[in-house]
Amino acid sequence: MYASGVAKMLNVSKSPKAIVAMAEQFKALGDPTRLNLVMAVAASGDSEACVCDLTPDTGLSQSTVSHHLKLLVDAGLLERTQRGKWAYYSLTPSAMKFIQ
Amino acid sequence: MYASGVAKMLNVSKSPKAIVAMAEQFKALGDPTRLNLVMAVAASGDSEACVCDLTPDTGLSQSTVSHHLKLLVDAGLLERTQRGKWAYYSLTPSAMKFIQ
DNA sequence: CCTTCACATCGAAGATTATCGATATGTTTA
DNA sequence: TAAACATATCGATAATCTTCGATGTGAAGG
Repeated sequence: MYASGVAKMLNVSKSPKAIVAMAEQFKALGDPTRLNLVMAVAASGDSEACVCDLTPDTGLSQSTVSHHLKLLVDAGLLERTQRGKWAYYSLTPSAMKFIQ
Repeated sequence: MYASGVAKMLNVSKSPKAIVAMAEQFKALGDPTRLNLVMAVAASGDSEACVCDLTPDTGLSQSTVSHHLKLLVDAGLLERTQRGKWAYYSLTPSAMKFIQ
């Protein structure tokens, strides 16, 4: 099954703002590329991955992947941490509600 | 919390087809208007609502609402039943996984 | 410093989407 | 059968999205 909690959010939070924020998260996951990216992050060791790891599987250009990752960050689903030259992406608590 | 099961689907079903289908559902919910429509259906008596009930709250034209409802049906989130002149929409089992 | 590397941002092209008014379809009622 | 009603479909337009190559940025190494 999907979520036991999406329900709660759908029912509990009725403020237009909350709806829009929730829709933004659904929308961010509503693209196969981004859904795969989130899955890849979740599946990677330490649930953390850098762009260089994520890009090859997508078959897309680096700039496009970077763009999708930004959308996921903006939606509150991924978190970005820079370490040295690399940018590591990990799931936010919010995303984990979707993932597990 | 959102889902305990989105996780499972994300991990279990890796077929590209399944990913695309899942993304389509997320995408369908990734619009405030449609998210509100699904919530309205879920909240209505018998979890069933006709277009005439749903349209006013959206502030959109009847044809636009009809269009969004079709998208939700195509995504497998709503089910359409015609009774007399009215078309009643209800949640599919798939949508209930999101909603409850 | 200068170069290289990893990544982000920019600007543009093409595809998709949201929305409307107008019209078609199908159902009930007069 | 004709009219009224509820909804769907069509055609068009404007907005948004996806994607790319080119360029910018900031960190590490020579």
